[in-house]
Amino acid sequence: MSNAEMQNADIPNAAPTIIDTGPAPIFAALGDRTRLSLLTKLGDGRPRSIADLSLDAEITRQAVTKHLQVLEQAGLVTSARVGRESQFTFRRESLDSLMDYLDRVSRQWDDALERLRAFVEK
Amino acid sequence: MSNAEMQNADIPNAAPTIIDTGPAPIFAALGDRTRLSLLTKLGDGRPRSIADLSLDAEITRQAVTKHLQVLEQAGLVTSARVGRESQFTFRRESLDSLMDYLDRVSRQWDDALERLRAFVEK
DNA sequence: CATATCGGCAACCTACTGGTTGCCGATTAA
DNA sequence: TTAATCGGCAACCAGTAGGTTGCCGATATG
Repeated sequence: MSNAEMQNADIPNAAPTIIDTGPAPIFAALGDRTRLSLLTKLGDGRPRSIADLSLDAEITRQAVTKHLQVLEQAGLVTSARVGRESQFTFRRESLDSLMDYLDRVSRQWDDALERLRAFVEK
Repeated sequence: MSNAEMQNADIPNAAPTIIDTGPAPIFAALGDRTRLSLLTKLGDGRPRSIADLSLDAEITRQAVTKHLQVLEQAGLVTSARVGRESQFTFRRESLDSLMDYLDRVSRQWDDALERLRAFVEK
């Protein structure tokens, strides 16, 4: 018998590990140092223009713009045009849903391990 | 006076928004549906071989291997060679550090908003 | 032993990402 | 009105990411 078959023994799997892959884009948006650092600058809650955010960014304004678009599409920031500038604001709620997700995942993992333990001790 | 200058008024900024950009690679590793779904399969806590994980994966075993390497490098899974197969296991602790990070960020945001509010009411 | 399975290695392809430069219309400041 | 600033649009480029195929050594199975 192979190792794999041995592991597929009759361990109960009540709640069958359904984790939504939906949040991938949000994780992807956070998976870039430049974007994380942009979020950092927005972390004080005040809206910032693109030019402002580009000031000490060592990359071009256009690059910053692209990153902001990614962040906005992922729902991590919002933008509003005010006069000739576009002001970006951090969306706090987006983090909440992300934390919910991680909570769900780790809770599910705990449950699975608990079931596994119960099975072994039976 | 420009909008930007107007916003840069004397709002206190005590803890100056230092968010580490270090976790970017972990977010990046999570920022892919295929990898999230691999993690899902590992979510029951049992080690799985590459072949096993490739079974209903609709992509090649080699592709799965690459994804697993990404996940391992990000610290989300560990691997151990057992006989002729490589067994991968979900690392639960990695989620904890990620949740810590998100907690820090959102707490920092709350603090900043609190400071802002106090300033306005003064 | 012969055969099948597991998985590492390498080459290759395509598409996307992060970044650049150049231009130009709109808004604001002098 | 003239000049400066803000930022959108487009083209372009190099590098990486996701995926494939082919091969081959190592380990199990019969």
